[in-house]
Amino acid sequence: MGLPKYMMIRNHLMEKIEKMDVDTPIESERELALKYDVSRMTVRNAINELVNEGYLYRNKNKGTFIADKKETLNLGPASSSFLDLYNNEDVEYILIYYSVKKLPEISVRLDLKEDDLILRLVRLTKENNIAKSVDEIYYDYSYIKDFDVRNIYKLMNLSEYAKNGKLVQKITASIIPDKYANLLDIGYKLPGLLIESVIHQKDGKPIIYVKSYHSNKESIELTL
Amino acid sequence: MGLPKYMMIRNHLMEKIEKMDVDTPIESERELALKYDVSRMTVRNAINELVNEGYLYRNKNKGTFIADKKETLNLGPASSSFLDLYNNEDVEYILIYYSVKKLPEISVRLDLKEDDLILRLVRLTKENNIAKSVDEIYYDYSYIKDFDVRNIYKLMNLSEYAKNGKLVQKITASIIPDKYANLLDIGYKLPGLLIESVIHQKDGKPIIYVKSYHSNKESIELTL
DNA sequence: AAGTGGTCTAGACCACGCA
DNA sequence: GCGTGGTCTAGACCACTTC
Repeated sequence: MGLPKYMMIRNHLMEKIEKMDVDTPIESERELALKYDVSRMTVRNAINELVNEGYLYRNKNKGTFIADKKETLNLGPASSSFLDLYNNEDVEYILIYYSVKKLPEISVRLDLKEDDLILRLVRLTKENNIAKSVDEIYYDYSYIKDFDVRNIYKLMNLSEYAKNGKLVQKITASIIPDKYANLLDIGYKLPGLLIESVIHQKDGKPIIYVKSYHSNKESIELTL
Repeated sequence: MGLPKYMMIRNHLMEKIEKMDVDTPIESERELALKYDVSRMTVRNAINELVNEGYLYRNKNKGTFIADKKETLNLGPASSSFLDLYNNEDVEYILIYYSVKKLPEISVRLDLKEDDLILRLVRLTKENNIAKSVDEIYYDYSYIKDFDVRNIYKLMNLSEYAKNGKLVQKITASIIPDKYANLLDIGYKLPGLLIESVIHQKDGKPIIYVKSYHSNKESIELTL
């Protein structure tokens, strides 16, 4: 079975609005309902999603307009962390690089000795085929003794570890490193969010350290 | 004119669910529709708001349940410091500028008409005599009819408003505007965090919009 | 089989903005 | 006076879970 109607409309709208300028109006709800041959409520459902995600904003009695922030990550209750917080099915992780070696500057974060081995993964995270972040993931190598190159894709999925332990995250602004700018499809020397995360076991031992560079098309939203 | 029906239902639900335990189900949408004598779609509207705000979560074919809000409330002190939510004695606010005028680009945020008056305060926030952030604070002027210049310092304290309502924050990276660089005692063109906040009344009406530029000596820490 | 949330319809009236 | 989004109705069918 295919997507529900409102999702298809949502996606059609998304393609359009990406090409449009900020503050220009989209077609009215009634026009869209006619165009797609659905009821107005279905159009509203589609638009509601885009409004909640920050792509559009409504202006009563006037219309619906392109928002100035193209990307908004909604840190709702469902997503317990900034890691893997994309609700969408269309999230894709692309392995850029990996190695196993000593990384003294990282071992501090993982409460290891300088001589301990660390597995380093660098992945590109895409959602709906749009580059969202580059994530450097550092594992305590002894924690994954049975490591196997063929299983490396399993290691890119952090949500299970985060679910079963404690997560501490630090958010700072940072100029995106040049080496990642191309991957993120942005220019050089632009600001972005650097989210550093440490995933601990329940006993408190840190296992994974993540440095995640988010392009500034993104933002994080909290509701308190 | 009173609140719309779905808002009243939303508020009724809110009162109830605050007393309920996490993961317990609320009444079904059909039951609530009967109870409040409205259509099911109206109930869904009310529930949708609470789901989007993180108070409830839906479970298909099962029901709607109380969410665990603690995760998103469990923010570190740094993130809330600019909202005066924590009691550091050594926080100091310095008024840089204020005006009352029409600000069309802000009125959208406060759900006001373009012609409505807005009070704009710009303050420098220091902690332990170190500049932390420059905050642009926008008030719906009609909300503070009894405004008096002599009371302007009271308006710089946002904690009471935030405590009594809902707070939505959006975090992005931004180059700190040159006009604020000197105040923050940093160089030009450096990245920092831009935290946009909207403080709502309990009924959902937005009252205050804040743009807060944090020098990158700051960071936000979360424990989940 | 009964109940749930997810989606959808084809209308309706309202308050407001604008020309 | 017309178009807009905001709200609302009274149904409907679906896929799924639970009993």
